Amino acid sequence: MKEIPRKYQHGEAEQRWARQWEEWGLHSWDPARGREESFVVDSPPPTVSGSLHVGHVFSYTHQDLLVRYQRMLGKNIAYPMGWDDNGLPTERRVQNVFGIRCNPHLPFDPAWQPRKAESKEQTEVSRPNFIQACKTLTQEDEKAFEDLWRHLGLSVDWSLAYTTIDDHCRRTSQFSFLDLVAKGLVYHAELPSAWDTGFGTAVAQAEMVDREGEGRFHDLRFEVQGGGEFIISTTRPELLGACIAVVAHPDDERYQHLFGQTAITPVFRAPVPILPASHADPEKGTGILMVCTFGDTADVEYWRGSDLPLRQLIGRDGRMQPVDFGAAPFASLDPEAANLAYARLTGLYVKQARTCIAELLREAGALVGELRPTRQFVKYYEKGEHPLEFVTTRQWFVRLLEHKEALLGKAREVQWHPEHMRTRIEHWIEGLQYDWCISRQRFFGVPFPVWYPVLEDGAVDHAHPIYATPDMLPVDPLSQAAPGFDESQRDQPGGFAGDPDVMDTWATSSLTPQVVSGWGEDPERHRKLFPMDIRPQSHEIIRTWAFYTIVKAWMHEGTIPWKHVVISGWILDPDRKKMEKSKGNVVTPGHFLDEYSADGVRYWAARARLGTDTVFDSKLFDNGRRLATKLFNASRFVLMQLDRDAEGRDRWTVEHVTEPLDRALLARLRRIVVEATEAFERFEYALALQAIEGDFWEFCDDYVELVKRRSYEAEDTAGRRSAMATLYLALRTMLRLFAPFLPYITEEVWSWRMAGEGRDRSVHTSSWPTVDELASPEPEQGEVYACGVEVLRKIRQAKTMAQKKLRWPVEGLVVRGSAGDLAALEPVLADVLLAGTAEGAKVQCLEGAPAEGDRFDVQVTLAVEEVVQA
RNA sequence: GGGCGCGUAGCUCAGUUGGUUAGAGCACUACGUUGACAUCGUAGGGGUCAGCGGUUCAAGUCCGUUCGCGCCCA
Repeated sequence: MKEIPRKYQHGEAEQRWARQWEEWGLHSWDPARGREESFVVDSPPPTVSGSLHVGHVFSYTHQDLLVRYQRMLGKNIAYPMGWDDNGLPTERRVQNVFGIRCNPHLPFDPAWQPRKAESKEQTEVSRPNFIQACKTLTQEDEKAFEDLWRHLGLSVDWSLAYTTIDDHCRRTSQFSFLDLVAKGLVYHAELPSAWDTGFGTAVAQAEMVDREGEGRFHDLRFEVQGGGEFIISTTRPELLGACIAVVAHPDDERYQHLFGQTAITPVFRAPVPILPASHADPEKGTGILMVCTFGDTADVEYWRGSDLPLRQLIGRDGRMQPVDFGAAPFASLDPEAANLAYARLTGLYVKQARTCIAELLREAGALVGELRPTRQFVKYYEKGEHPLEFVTTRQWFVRLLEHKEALLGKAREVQWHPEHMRTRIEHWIEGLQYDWCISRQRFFGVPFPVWYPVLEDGAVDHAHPIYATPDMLPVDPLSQAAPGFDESQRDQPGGFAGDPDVMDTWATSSLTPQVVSGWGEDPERHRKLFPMDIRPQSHEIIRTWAFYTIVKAWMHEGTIPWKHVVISGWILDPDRKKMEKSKGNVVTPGHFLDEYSADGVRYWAARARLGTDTVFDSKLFDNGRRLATKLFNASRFVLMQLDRDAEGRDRWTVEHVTEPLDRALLARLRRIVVEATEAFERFEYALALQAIEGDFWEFCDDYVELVKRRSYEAEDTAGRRSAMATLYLALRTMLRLFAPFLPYITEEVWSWRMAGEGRDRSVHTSSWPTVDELASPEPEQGEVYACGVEVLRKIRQAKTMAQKKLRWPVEGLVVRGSAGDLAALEPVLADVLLAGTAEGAKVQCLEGAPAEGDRFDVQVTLAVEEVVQA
């Protein structure tokens, strides 16, 4: 029999158990078992190049709580972990750490090795070398995350781990793309797309954010052909050359007479139609505005629904590109003057061009009055520094707009916890304005499995893409030849060219369930893992991760990807701001685990209700650590008493629970089991914890104190056996209730005396407590527990008020209460007197009415003359 | 501007379909080392449940409205 240690050293114990669980394979998913016995988690792959902070610990603990509960129900758990390596964050970090920049035109250098940069200078490396550096760095980052997850006690099956850039994920993502091509759900086209000029890539609607900034209204004088003029207020005068129309609200009386006429733009002298448009706000500026290609999303929308020409001024690098006025589509009544003016703008960045055009307008006498400052919201790429421009480029799109209704239906089929989070996705889907742009002009990502023929004149024939076949996947069209060609024909007339772009991160991340389930590769495994049970995630990525995953599951198989989405809140700093690297307010978690124990940190995370943000407070870690210590000590007491019982554990069963007080405790335990179970079934782990914890402290303060003396008895009486059995059952129940929250301390205690064969080897595979195993008749005397506790507390109170220690003997006790309460007190009175060191006291029980809210008035006469009324 | 959520003790938060005297932890105060526990225990003080109005026998809870905060979308 293991010796019960005197002190709990969490550092040593947590390391030991983490190793032991790994050795036992406790968290392994068993592919042989059926779908109905499984519980499958679609866990979020963290961006490994991001900074690890306590917010991660917070949300990942939440999923583990649910997983551990389900495991104790006997479910076959599939709990994978992925690492998100894709995309810009990684590229940016690699550039900084190694001081390199990707130049796709350089050849691969096999001798090159990534080395940590010492200066800020960047050297250029080839695309394969750049990707090599990305892999080196992400592996390091993944290690840091995995070490933390293991210490935190996440019960992940590490054999199911994946990285979003590995062969399997690339294959799955490309397979998904080809499936969408086959179903006609994806297209590529030259369309105006939101473009980040800093990064030189397209971005999707979900990645755009509004930022408030300073703008300045410029009042521009436009002529009307055949006489007349009007003023347009704009904050983007540099787009004047891209003006294709002038619009006002159809009901705006001021401009009725102009509709159908032609306006002449200042400086460039371009004739443009004056048209009614409902998006023009009569309240804003002068109520009449320019439509340019493209100033904002309204322009894009209006242009799409019209036959107006496309006049692209801003290039991919954010500079004004050369154009020729007088030649289509850049009409002008005075091409010479227009070109002369535009020559001063060519090559300037947008902001410089704005200043320059103001001068040109001023010179032309078309700028009215002074510039007027204004606050305005401008769209940015969430990771970008420059305002987004709409640039016409060739991109791949997934069709969303024509499927809004179907997607809404699927979003509603999923159950959201908390429920109100569902409205977030409903609003997002209803408000969609664009199809999903899935191509990015980056290097480290999943390539499109596509090539294009190169015509005899050297032009790339985008109209006839050559798609990879599924057996080729994963494929890199930039290093592998298109089917039917060989490498020597790359970029040659009559040959082929690979698609140079990579997929958006979400194109891969939207497939995490399919990546884990082996979709398209292993149908049987897929059936056992898909759709999954839960998707735990935080609320800010509902419109991205949750949404795109729902899109893919519907498009590929017409189903939902999971039954439940369980939302975690954020960690806020003391100013109630979200903890984020860019805000510089992140707190790293590692030392908290060492200082307060993983159990302590998990306790902190577990206290937060679903979807609710939590202010960071390291004091709460200490609450968890103290709870673990208390559990350790209480267990020590119970097990030390049990060790004195020579007969052993076959006597510690419900049949031996005969005392009314003990039966009342079992009744309490049954209630708590029901409450905790119901909470867990609703994914409300925080409410379960609250109920369990509250009951546990009362168990220690009251019940243990009440039966202590009875359990000390030297003789083997029925009363002692009843106490022993109850203590054993209570501890066995408490340990299992706490196990999802405090996996280490509960396993430690379990291992002393409770561990057995099979599932009982570990508390984490033992069965979740049920009311059946605690079945015992309720005491017929009534509220014996509450009555006993109240008198005991009043005895303690009397001693405290008299400033005596708790062992101070009591000489006399007068208890006044109703006949019913006195009857309920009677069977526990002996325990109460022992616990109150009042065994020799003269006791009087009187019928009468106690103070309101109380069951009893208790008059305590302490030894030596003191009488205290409580 | 539209939507969602929040406002309860000095701090962080619970509070079920309306139902005893609104709870917990931290912090604070006093006492106490008893054979699980001083990394502790026992007890105590502390609240106009954001404001106003309504429904009801009864409102922290339901309805309306105002104020403040956060998030999402324009």
